[in-house]
Amino acid sequence: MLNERRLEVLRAIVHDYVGTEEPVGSKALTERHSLGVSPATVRNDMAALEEEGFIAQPHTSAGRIPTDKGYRLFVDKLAGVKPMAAPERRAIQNFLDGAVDLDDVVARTVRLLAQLTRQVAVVQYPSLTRSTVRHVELLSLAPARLMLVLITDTGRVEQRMIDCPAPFGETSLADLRARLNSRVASRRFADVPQLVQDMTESFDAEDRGTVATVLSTLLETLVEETEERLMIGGTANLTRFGHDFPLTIRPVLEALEEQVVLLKLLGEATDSGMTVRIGHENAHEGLSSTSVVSVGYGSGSEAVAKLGVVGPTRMDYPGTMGAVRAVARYVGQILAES
Amino acid sequence: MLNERRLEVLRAIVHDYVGTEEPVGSKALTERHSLGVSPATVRNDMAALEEEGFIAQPHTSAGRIPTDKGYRLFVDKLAGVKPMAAPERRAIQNFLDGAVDLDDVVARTVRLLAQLTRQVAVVQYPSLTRSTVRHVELLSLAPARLMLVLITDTGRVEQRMIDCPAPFGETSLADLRARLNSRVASRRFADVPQLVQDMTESFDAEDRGTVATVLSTLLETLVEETEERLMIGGTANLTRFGHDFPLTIRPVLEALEEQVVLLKLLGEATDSGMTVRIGHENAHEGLSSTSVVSVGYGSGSEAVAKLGVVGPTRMDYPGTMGAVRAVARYVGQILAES
DNA sequence: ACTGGCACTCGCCCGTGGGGAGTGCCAGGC
DNA sequence: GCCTGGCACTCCCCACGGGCGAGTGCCAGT
Repeated sequence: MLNERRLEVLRAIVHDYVGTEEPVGSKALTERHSLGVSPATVRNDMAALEEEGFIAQPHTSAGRIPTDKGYRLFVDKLAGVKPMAAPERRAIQNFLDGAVDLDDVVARTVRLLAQLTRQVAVVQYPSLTRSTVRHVELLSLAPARLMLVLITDTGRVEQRMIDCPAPFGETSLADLRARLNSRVASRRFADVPQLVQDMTESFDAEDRGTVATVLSTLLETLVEETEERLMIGGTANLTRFGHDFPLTIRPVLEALEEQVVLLKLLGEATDSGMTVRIGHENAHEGLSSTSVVSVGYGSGSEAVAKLGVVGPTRMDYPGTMGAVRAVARYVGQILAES
Repeated sequence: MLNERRLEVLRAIVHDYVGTEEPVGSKALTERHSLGVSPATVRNDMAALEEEGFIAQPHTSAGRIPTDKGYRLFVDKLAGVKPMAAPERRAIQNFLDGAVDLDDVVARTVRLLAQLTRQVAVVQYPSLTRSTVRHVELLSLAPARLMLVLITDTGRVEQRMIDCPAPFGETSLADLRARLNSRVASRRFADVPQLVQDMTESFDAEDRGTVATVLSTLLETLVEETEERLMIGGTANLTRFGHDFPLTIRPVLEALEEQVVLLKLLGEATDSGMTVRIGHENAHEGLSSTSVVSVGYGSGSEAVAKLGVVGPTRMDYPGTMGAVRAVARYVGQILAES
C-alpha cells in the first residue's frame, strides 16, 4: 500500500506544511519537489495516505495537513536527526563553558535550547537518585541545633536544619561526621539507606536520639529530593503557535506551570536515546496539540536527568532533534568537567 | 475644571471599562451609575476629561476608555485599596503556613498571588543585602579543596567551592572558622567586608594564601548574591489580555523572561508602601500596555524583598492592590516565624 | 448649569458574489 | 496496470455594500 513514492509524498507534505503553515495541495507539491510525477498521480497517493490516516483535509477541497499519525511515521521512518553545523556547535560549547555553577548551567541550557529551537525549553536539574554522595557535613549552629549539608557529585548541594532531642557535644559530632562520611562518601544515592541502617547502636545512649534524628533527616533528604526541580524558558515562542491563539496557548501555559506534569512528561522518555511524543500521545490534555522532544543527559555514561523542548506538532523535527541532542551532549560534558 | 462630578464620571468609566472591556458611552454610564444627571451632561464632562487627557476615544463616535493618565488619577485620588475579606485572609494564611522551606514559601506565594489576582505574579527571593549572617561554615573536602557555606537569617543558604593555593590543615581550618564566625555572625551583610578586612595578617605565612582566597570568595558571594533571584507564575492569565493577542502578549512574555528587567521593575518601587506603575510609566517597552503593582515585604519592619503582579492596564486596581498588600503582609509574618 | 432633541459619524454585522486553489473522477496513452 | 491531462465541482477567502445601533457634538430651551 505504502510504496516508496507515497512515503516521499508524505515527507514532502510534512516539509511544506511545517514551512508554510498552510494545507498543501497536489499542484504546489509537484512544483516544489521533483517527485517525477504529475499532480494527478500525487492526488491518488494523497487519497491513499488519507485513507490510512496519515494526512487529513481541514475541509473538502482544501489541501492536506499531516495528522499525528503522519508525523509519527515521518519521525520514525522518514526523518533523520539533522546534525548541528560546526559553528553552532562551537557557539553552544562556548556559551555553556561560561557557566559558574550548577544553577547557571541549567539556566544557560534553557536559554540555549529555547533560542536554537525557537520553542519552549525544559531542563530538569540533575537528579539525586543516580548520583553519588561526595560529602556529608554536619555543623553545630547552636547546642541543640544542627545543620546537615549534602554534596553530590553533580555539584548539587542540599541542606537541612535539625533540632536535636538533646544537646550534642562537639566530640560526638566529629565522630558522627567521620563515621557518616566513611560509610557513604562516593556511594550511590540509592545505597545509602542500607549503609547507615545500624549506625545508631554504636553511639552512647544519650546521643542515640540525636543520631537517629540526623539519620532520618538524611534519608528524608534523599526521598524529598527525588522530587525533581526544573527550569523552563522561551515561552515567548508560544506566540508563533498559530492563528487560533487563546484556545491553543492557554492550556499549554497552564501545563507548563504544573511542574508535576512536565516531570511526568520528561520521565516517560526512555533512558537512552531521544523520545518524541506527538500531539495526543502526550497524556496531558492541554498538550494535545504540541509535541515534546526529550532526551536524557548526564556527566557519565548514565543519564542523570532529562531535557527537551515543547512546541507545536507542526515543528521541524529533524532540526529540533539535532539541537536537543547536541545541547544534551555538551551539558553532559560540562557536568563531567566540574 | 475637574469638579467633583467629573471625577465621579471618570471613576465610573474606569469601573465599567475594567468590567466590560468595552468603550463606555454616556448613556450606558447614566444607566449603570446614579450620577443624578442626564447623558447630555455626562457628555460635556467627558469632553472635558478628554480635553485633559484622562480618557480617549478609540475612534470617532465610539465610547471612551481611560488613558494611562486617567488610570493614574484613578489610582491616586479615586480608588482606595480594597481590603481582603476575612475568609480570603484565612485562606492565605493557611496556604502559606503549609510551606516547609524558603523555596516553598516563595513558590506558594507566587501561586497564591496569581490565583487571587488572576494575573501574572512575581516574587523576589528575600535579599541578602539587608539580612544578617547567621553562620559561616568551612568544610574540607580534600587537602586543598574547601567548601564555604553561608547561612542567612532569612533561611537562605549559599555555598561555594574553593581551591586552595596550598594545603590547609584541620587546625588552621578550625581556627579560621572560629575567627570568621566570631567576627561576622549576626552582623549585617553590608558590614562584612570591613569586618574581615585585616584578618589575613594574623595567620601563619604558609596559610595566608588560602585565607585570602577564602575571604575573597566570601566577599564575592556577597556581591554575586545581591543579584537577586525571583520566581514568576500565572502566565496563563495573560490569555485574558485582550483580542489583539499575539502582538500584546509576546513582548510581555519576553519581558517576563528577562529577570533583569523584572528586578529593575520591582526595584524601582519605593521601599515602603505600594507602588503602581501604569502603562508607559514602565521603562520597558514591552510592558507599555501593562501595569505593575508591587510592594516590599520582610520579616521585620524592614522590607527584604519585593513582590507584585503584572497585568493589563485595564485591571481592577483596588482589588489587586488589596490582594498584593495582604499577601505581602502574611509572607512577612511567615518569614518572621521561621 | 443642566436637559432634550437632532443630525451625523462610524464601527460592526451580515448577506452576496466573484476568484482561486484544490479535489475526485474519467478516459486515454505508454 | 500505472500514470496523465482534462474537466466539473466544492468551498474557503475576501472584498463590497447596506442596514443597524451606539455614541457623539451642538444647540436651543428651561
